[in-house]
Amino acid sequence: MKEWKNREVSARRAEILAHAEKIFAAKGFHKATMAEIASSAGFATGSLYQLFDNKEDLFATVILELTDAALERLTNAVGKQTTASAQITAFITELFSVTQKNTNLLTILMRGDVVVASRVSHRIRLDLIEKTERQIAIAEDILQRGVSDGEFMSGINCRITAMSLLGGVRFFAFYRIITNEEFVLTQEIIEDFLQTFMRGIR
Amino acid sequence: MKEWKNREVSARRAEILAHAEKIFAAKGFHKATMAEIASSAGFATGSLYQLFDNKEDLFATVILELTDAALERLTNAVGKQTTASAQITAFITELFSVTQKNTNLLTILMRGDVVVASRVSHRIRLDLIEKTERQIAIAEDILQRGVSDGEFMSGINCRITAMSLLGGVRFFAFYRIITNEEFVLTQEIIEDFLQTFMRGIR
Amino acid sequence: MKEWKNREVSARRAEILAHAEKIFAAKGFHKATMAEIASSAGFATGSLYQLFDNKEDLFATVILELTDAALERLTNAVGKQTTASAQITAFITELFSVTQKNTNLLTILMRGDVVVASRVSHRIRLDLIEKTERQIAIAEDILQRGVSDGEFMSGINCRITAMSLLGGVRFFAFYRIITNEEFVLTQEIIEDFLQTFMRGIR
Amino acid sequence: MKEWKNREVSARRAEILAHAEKIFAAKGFHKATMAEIASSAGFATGSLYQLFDNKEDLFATVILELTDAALERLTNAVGKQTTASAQITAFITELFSVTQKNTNLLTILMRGDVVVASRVSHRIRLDLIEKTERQIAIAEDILQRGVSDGEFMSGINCRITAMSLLGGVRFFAFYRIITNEEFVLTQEIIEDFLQTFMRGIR
DNA sequence: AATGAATGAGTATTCATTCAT
DNA sequence: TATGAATGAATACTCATTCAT
Repeated sequence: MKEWKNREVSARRAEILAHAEKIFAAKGFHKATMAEIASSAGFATGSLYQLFDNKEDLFATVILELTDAALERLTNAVGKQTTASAQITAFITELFSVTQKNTNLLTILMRGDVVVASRVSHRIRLDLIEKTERQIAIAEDILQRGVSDGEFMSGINCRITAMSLLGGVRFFAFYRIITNEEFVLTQEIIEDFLQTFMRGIR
Repeated sequence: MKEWKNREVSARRAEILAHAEKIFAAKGFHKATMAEIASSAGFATGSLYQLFDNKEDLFATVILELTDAALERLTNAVGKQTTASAQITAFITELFSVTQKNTNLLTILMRGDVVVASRVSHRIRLDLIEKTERQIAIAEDILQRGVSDGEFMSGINCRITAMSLLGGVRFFAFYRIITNEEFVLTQEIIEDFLQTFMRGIR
Repeated sequence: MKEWKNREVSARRAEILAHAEKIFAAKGFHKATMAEIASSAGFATGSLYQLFDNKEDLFATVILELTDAALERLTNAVGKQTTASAQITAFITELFSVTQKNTNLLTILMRGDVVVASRVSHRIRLDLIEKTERQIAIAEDILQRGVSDGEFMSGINCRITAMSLLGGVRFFAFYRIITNEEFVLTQEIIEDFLQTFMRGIR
Repeated sequence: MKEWKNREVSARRAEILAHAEKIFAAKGFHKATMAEIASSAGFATGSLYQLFDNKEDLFATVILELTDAALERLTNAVGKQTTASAQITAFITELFSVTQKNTNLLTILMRGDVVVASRVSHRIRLDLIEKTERQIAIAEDILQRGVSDGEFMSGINCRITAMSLLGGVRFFAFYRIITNEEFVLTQEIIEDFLQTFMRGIR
């Protein structure tokens, strides 16, 4: 019985988070109302407060769970490869894939209301920094190993390169969002992107 | 007299925009109040409405003027060079410089409230797209010319490379902001960044 | 079995009332929540509604039972004495004692939310009037008998004197509550109080 | 011009306080709404917040101003007399008068919401204690002087007697409120009250 | 009988905008 | 033109009460 109830709660939670994600993405933190999120998820306003402390907590939870999932997917994708080349390719490919599929998250993050403080958004900000650091670290580690193994040029600044890679991929996601998803990411683009990083332009 | 009045108005306008920039950057669009901006600039609340239609208009104007100035600086920097290599170096160097000096603008943009619609923010968005497109175009043109001149590798996808470059630089700015400007951009980092793009990693 | 059930119900009721008393005294009617009272008493929220119609009913019951007990103690104390002097002394002494021991009740009453109407609080109010009248009546009766017996000065207005006495004692209780119980009622104070009433000040 | 504006603000303030007093007395702190007070005073809701920080501040101000006025009247009444007897009579007479005319204040105080803390109500509470202390002090001083002058019996506990007096008078006010003002305070009652204190009952 | 999750009505407060002076 | 007082719409959050289990 308890198990059933827990499943219920868990489903309720997921339901609310899914609807909150859509509405926060569509309207931003401020214009999204608790009443709208609740009714969209099929609950009364008060019910949201049984699972989340307040609006900011709900907002933070949406972001945290999505960034967690993204980071996990990246880690898994990289883990399936062995050589540094294959890993960096897998990393970038998966990063492109993740950003493509997480339009809501990206929109939420780009809308902001996240960067600056206040009790809860401070938590979001720290999480974003941490998740970003971990993404950088994944790429940096691969590059470092690639250099050790002789796969990559010695002398490259692994951290700077890792950050450049991340920034590049994120920019395509940003560009896609601001152009209302008119920009479509093809396999070809990903390959060209990889090639640029691999061979350089000169 | 008219001239004098215009100069007066113009000074008032600039004054207000400067204070609005700081406050929007510090608090974000929603938490910044018209009353605070007005008093900070030494005016009465109502006076803001003589120069700007409403809060969103003021916000949009702040962004537009800053992005205009940034674009102009980029164009100038590139114009002073002749070879594609020198131009792309100048472009990236200046882009780093601009993002370093425009912490307010970056913070405003990252806070968001910009990405999505409503009468005025639509205008902001269109401007952002246009300015981004023009930045891409500048880099793309340089690259294209570099390929034609034989300075750059033939076969590279100039547009994708231009976007990657832009994304890379912007990421360093993003990273600097979220880490509360603890991350400092050195000349060395810029050089490593350039090197990565020039030589590739392999 | 019925008897057992009744005992059960009765115990439950007393338990809830005791916890409600504490919480109402500590937080006042409005800030005390049914959930808090329930959990404090070890029940589920819904269970309170099996014994009390609603929050106001619970509140009223707390007050009524406490004022009943106080009145009973007063009556008993007076009944043990025979002369008017001894009775009025016993009355005042017991009244001081009752107010000392019923800090919760006094706090509840002083916090108010009691004086004015609405279905249930009307009931509380009527009860307060009645209990006050009966306290006045007890003192008045003693005084009257004292006058008849020649123990007390003829010509005194027994009702007014009774009310003055009650007011005096209640003020000490009020004073003790508002000063956070820093004011301590000693035997000496009680004696001085009695003396003032007995001999007058002139 | 400034003077005129100030007069305006002052009038506005007084207007709001007068209406707030009535409504707080009629409904209590919690059931009185800011919207009701504002519209009753002929203003928009937001206007209340230009003169008062919040609802509690408005509430506290109502109480403070009324208790201030009451204390001033008491001081004045006593100041007009010279002998201790005349002063104590004036004090009690004025105290009865003040409580008669301040039904709203008394109702507000009796409803409570005042006794216990929270940022602002703490301020109210401290004020109530102070005002009570000062009322006690006025009576105590008179009694003390009366004893020194030989007008009053030596050996009386002046402070306890002062408190008894205050409690007595306040009780009549309390009684009047709870009986819906059916109880009318006549000159005769006041005289009987005074007599009891002067001569004692024995 | 007991539970406690779900409900949704009710309200203080903020702040962009207006307009009389 | 400049002012800043007045406006009033808009919304998060609480908690008494209900009722399916």
